[in-house]
Amino acid sequence: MTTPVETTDDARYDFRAIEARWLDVWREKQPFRSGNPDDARPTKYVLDMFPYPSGDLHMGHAEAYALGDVISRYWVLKGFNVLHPIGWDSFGLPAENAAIKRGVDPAGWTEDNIAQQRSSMERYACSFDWDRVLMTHRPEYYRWNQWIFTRLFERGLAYRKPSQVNWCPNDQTVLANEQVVNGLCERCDTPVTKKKLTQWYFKVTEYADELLDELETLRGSWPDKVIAMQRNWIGRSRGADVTFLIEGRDEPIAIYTTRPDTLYGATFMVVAADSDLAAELAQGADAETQERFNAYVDEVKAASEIDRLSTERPKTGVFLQRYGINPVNGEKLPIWASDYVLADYGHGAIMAVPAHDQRDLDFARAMDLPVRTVLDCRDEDGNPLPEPAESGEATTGNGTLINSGPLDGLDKAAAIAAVIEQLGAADQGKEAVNYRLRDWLISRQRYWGTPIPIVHCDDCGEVPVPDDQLPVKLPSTDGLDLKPKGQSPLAAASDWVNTTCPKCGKPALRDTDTMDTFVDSSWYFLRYLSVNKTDGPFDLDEAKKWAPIDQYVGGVTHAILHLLYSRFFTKALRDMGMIDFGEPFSALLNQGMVQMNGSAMSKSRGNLVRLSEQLDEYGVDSVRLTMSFAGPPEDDIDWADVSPAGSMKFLARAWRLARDVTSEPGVDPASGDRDLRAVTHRTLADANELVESFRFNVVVARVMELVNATRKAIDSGAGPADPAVREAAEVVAKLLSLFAPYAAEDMWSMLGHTDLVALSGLPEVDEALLVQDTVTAVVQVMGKVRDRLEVSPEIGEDELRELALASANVQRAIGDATVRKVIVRAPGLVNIVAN
RNA sequence: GCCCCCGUAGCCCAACUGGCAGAGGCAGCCGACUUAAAAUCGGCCGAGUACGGGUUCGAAUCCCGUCGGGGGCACCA
Repeated sequence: MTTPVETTDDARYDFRAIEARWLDVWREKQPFRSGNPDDARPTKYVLDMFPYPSGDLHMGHAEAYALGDVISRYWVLKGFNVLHPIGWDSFGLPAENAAIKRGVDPAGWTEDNIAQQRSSMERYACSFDWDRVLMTHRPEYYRWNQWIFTRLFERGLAYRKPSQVNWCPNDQTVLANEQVVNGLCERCDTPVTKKKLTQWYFKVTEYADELLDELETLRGSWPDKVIAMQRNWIGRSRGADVTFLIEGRDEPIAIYTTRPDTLYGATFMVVAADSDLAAELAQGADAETQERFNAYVDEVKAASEIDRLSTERPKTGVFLQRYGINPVNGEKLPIWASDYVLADYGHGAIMAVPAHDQRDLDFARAMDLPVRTVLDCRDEDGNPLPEPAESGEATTGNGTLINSGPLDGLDKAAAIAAVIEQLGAADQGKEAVNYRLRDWLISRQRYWGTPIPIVHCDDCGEVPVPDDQLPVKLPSTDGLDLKPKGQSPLAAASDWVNTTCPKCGKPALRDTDTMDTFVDSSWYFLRYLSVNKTDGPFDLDEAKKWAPIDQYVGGVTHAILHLLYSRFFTKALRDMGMIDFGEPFSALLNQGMVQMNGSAMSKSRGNLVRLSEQLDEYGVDSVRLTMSFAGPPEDDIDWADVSPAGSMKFLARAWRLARDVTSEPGVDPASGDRDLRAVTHRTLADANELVESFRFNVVVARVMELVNATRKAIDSGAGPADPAVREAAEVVAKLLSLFAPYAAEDMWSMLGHTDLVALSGLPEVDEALLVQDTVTAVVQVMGKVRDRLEVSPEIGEDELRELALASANVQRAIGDATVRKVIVRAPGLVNIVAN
């Protein structure tokens, strides 16, 4: 293969030469530093979600950082001091797995990848402030994870409890509920099982109401979809706790229901098979029942999450030979154990109202239990719905209470109020709220994470490591077996584990678990404010100056976990008096994903588009421009549908404008070609609004129009010396600097400027140039266009009506018909109704 | 099963939120330049807005239904 001889014609757009030139200049000038205390510009905080350093940057990163950069560079261009930092979410399993597989040091592996990503980001022209870099695996960072953990512990927001946890048999570690997807481990797709362990939790539920209610303050600034997902995840429900006496048990048990109005329809009770309560009730039963119960529980535990989640799974359970007493009517209700009731929601026990709950009805039919209808439910036409016992369809809506003693005749809402009142008076129940949200399990039995700063002392219990002894650094991997084995690898580092109690000085043991890496990312946005601070996690004055984040940019994959945890941390830190706001991200933009031929790019499918190859072939600017131009930012991009080659052609075309301009910098554009000036200023005006509403693809299209108009002016209009041509070319360079920073700088310099276009500011829009001399008024007859009139934009309704009716074309269209009505929308439209 | 979003030229996408369906690009075609090609420049072609109803002077836009695509939740009592 031969390479054609490169002509040394420097009048051609050569992206390689341009990249080399400007990368050096930017390295030297560092134009996006935000930390100068004397900087008088107003501030903005624009944040891209930080990457995990699993290798070099890929197409997904390229899209995210291209879009984040448009926003950040826009505000810089508008004259703001923009804090646009980057860092690395550098704790986590891939480093550890690489260490296990290839025997490399996780720290070394991580730092190598970070160096590579950083270099790629610089090449990619990301407008980051390189003075503010953070990496979560560094002790200078995770020290403050430990510090915050300690503060949460002091406030009772970090606690340890034994419970059935999600267990990944492959990774040999626990998973948060959020990390279990369809019963599979989010990372390795292994079916998740349950295991009983004592683990650390953060008490997210303490903030459940606030996390839910304050979502409303984000409406309009966050995607509706994300708000809905968070709302769903928190899953607040309102109902009542009702206490049932249990035969042969001193303590009554409480159940939670959202339908206390159907209390008279309860025909049995169900307790979660894997709950302590079920075990205890079974113990009070005869030997045969106990045996059946134990067998059932074993069966339930053996079933994988996938089986459990199967919707069509028939109901199973065991009658415990025990009875509860319905508080409203004294009826004896048999108590069953089943896995369709969850141990960790509500009280792990329910009253079953089969007539009005589908799950209870399915169970009742499977076990041949009675069904009692207590609601008269009707369809839209007022006809009674079929009896649930016969139809198999529970009636779960509104209705009129029947068979319910004092509640008879009431509707659902009134009955709920009445029954809560009645229960309260008898001390048998009260209103209650429940959440789908569970506390956040943060313990991980892995090496590559933040050690939990707790010492276990026989005498003093759980003792936090004092602040002045932080960080608790990870021990060296030397001699440690990192392979997953159900216990943290740290447990084997005996020199490290064995310590003394900070309180009493006796021998004690360190906690050997490490924190979920979502802890790292729950507050990193605050650490950027003062990455080198050694006497606190972040500087409180800097937080006042910059936070909360004005614009957060990242993938929708983090719509629940990361955002929810960050919101929790922010509220907790606020309550510690460290910050004065409760929501970290004032606005959120979710970019889509990059696909290839309709499916996600993956190594296994072999349809991977390599970023480095795209950059080599088309250049950074073309790839970035393609990302912005492909469509709305939140839509997925199919790389097969877009054209980086087309982007390159356009950039060359734009670049040549600067080459062709012959006027000197600083000429007054006022004397220039008015038509071109009008296009320039219209583009400018639109660009502001379009960027701020994230319609980057439309901005690019507008710039293309401006380039076309300028080309035309140069070749067959005002000519290359016209001041309006310079003005247009300069605006092209400025606007293009958001999308194609290299080409834009090169244009700016060709246009005779010595400063950076990225910092050159945007000219004021000249409103006078936006007003048109005439506009086209469309005249419709019965909705069909019959004539077009050139009229003044200030034309009045009456005048326009007269003009329209006077038109010959219009009169012909009306013909013999009678004009019934004339709708005038000056200056653009007239519609004549005639028949 | 429940909830949410989306269907506009061959393709990616615009359309001032109810007012001329087309801004931009990709692909295609024609022409200019060239010995030829590439590059460049100029031009052309192209849907009546998934489908069916409704509201309105007027609907891609609002309402109802159907079909198709995408996403979220899924025994949470």
